[in-house]
Amino acid sequence: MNQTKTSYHHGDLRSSLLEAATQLIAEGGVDALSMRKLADRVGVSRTAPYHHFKDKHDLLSAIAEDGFRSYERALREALDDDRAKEDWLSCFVRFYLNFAQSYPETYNLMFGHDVWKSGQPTNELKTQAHGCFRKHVDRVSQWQQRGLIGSDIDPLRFAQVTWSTLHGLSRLLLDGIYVDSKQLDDVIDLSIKMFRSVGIHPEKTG
Amino acid sequence: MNQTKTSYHHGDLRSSLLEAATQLIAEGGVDALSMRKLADRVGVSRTAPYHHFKDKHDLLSAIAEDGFRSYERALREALDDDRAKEDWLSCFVRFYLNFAQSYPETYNLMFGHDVWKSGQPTNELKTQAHGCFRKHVDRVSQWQQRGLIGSDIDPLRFAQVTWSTLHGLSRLLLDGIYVDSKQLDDVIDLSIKMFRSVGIHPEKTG
DNA sequence: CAGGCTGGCTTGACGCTGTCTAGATTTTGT
DNA sequence: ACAAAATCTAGACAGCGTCAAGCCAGCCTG
Repeated sequence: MNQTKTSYHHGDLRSSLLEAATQLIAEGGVDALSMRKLADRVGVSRTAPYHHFKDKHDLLSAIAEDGFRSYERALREALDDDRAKEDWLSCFVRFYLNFAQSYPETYNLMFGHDVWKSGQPTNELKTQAHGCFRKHVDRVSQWQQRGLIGSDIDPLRFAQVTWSTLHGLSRLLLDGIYVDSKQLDDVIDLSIKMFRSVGIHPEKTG
Repeated sequence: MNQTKTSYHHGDLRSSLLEAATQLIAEGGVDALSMRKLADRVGVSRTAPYHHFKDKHDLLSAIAEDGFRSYERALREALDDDRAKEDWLSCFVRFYLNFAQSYPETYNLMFGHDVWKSGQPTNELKTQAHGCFRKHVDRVSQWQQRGLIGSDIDPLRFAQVTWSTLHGLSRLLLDGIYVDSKQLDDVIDLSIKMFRSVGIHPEKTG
């Protein structure tokens, strides 16, 4: 409605929808996004979006995809920083939590039930999401090769555990359960300490 | 509808609603629960539930509350087991993940956005949830007093980090992201190793 | 240039949702 | 016995996702 509509055909509806939807979600969470409101904001009829996205789930998946893309891009930038060369793990942890807190609604969507549940997640979404994780595993491997983590640790497992901790912490933080943002620095410190300590002093197995 | 309705007043509607709602959620997730279907299943009019619960959010919160109660009860039982005396941490970790996987929909609700977001969580819910966490902190403290964890670790921080890891792992597992149930045992092992290693071999601080 | 095909968009409709309002009915307290 | 409170019902409203049918514009072929 706010666009001066010149032609019957919009011309670039798909990306306009993605943009407006992302904005709506950023404003009021995923619940604030309805297909009808979205269409209205873009200045198009109720069912027009269905010619570009199979259904709402498909739209949300596409937005989550973008989330993974910008996550990876921002992470790469953060790791280019000078500090990252010296203290990779700390930088990563802080980046991750900062990302989750800076774009809470995007984060909710990326790892949320809305997009992963029921039926199956989109193939494109799975690709993007697993790409991010695979890169994380690769970075753990590199880190390990530099001797910063014990060689007896499986990089994949380490990657899974660290991601679990960060994801869980992000969720508790965003939902306001058990951990407050005022305590975040301390919790981060202990997490990092924990990540470091494992594999460095291997206790006797069994 | 399936109840032989004898009187105009149901008599025990509130608990009937909770029971039926819990069942509906267990069957098909929280999305499968609608106030109307619920009322119908209990054999009562659409708006009857609103005399016992302020709104849907209130109902869901009450169910989540019950979830926390049965979590704590089951945990107490599990920790009464003989093995728990020797290997507290391992038992707790395994119990937690087993609980999340056995009652996925309940777990989703307990720690889900549906119940914690927007406005505020119910006071009763907050009480129950924080009670569970406080007991976890207490157990960490006891565990620490027995010398099983370094005295330089803050029990609260340790509790927060462990819960983060377990919560994150549960979420990734339930949503099918990054960690598969076939890998669970290995991931659990590394998590426990990590929990143990921190605070036992404190590295130089600063 | 004519004609039709194809992709983009719209209108109408359906069934579902949460919940407000007003009224009916039953139980309870005096 | 009567009033008040608790409980339940019926009706209505606005909003939702999405299906089916039709309208419109531009491209491709003849």
